[in-house]
Amino acid sequence: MNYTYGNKEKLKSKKLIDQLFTEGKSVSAYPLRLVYLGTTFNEDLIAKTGVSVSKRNFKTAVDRNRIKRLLREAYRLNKSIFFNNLTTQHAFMILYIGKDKPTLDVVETKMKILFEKFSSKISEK
RNA sequence: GCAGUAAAUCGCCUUAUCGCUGUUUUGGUUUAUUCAAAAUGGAGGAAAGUCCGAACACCGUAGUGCAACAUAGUGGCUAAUAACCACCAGCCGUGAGGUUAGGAAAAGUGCAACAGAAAGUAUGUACAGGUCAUGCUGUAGUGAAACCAGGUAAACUCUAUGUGGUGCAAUGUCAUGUAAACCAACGUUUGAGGGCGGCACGCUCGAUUGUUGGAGGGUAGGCAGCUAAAGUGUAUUGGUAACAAUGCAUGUAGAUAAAUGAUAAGGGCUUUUUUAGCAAUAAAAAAGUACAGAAUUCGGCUUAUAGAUUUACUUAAAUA
Repeated sequence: MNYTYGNKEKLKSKKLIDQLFTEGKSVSAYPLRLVYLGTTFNEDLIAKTGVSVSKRNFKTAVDRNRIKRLLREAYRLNKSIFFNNLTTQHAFMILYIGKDKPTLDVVETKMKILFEKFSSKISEK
């Protein structure tokens, strides 16, 4: 299975991010929130994903970096499960909206719940 | 020894699994590019605050005066500074040392607790003297000071010196687009209007123009800038020192919604408790292991910081 999370899979385009936040929909499983948008891009990928932590809740850069790394790690290890049924291209942004520093265990379980919610919402349509 | 002063240094380590990113090489596909493999590099003493000073870049006629701001003992050092070093002076400490907002009070203005009638365009009381008359004069009393001066410039002020502005989201370039494009209105050669972002003088552009509005396009994509740095380490020489010169060695992050990690196991270190022991110490358990993340680059300053180490020095009182 593929556990990589390379440069191409990261959401980097400022335009796309702006579009994501203005037009995208969201689901949440506290302390996580997922903003998603069906879109298309040139590369042969299912998803482009970014992570973000509010500066308001975590003042020092060290804490924010730590949480973002945990989010990326959880995404990297579990993404193959998430996208089994997904066929169209999507852009994702995972936000951490909690106020306490998490552990990897918590982040992983919450992220699984989060993507289950997401896929059920997608399949409703 | 305890206690204290100053300076300097370090600021977790190892292994395994799975990952991120720069560079180089090889291979495949190729205009570019992209993919795979291998090798190798990948956060700090403060990377932080952005408080000073520079490099570098652009704007600019950056010239004079005013304003504004900054600095303020003497000498030195430096690319430069308000930093740094040495010395003098004041103050604090028993001392090692620390600290200073250390130019000017007869240019002017302001300010001053308590006491006191009054601290200044003042004059009460008592006594004495004097006058045509009057706080006109003296003494007593309050106070550091009673009209004569003095203090205060982390009060205005004055003096001397210095300062053009904006900051790598600078700036250049490639791609896209293409445009000094188009439409309308207004203005003007005894010159409309604009630029020099504090003000004035002054300078300067000015019909292939200026302003306003419309419509339309663009709006942080790539590359360069970007990391060889007034670099780092070390030795010698000169200097009280900051620092300088010379020799030798070394080549050390470049991300951009922003890499430098995640998890597990083990080991250090510190503290506490328990057990054994006269003690040094040993064993076990638990807890802790800080502050904090490069963003153009340097030199300082300031602030945060668990814990550890080294060197030099001090000792009034109290204990041994």
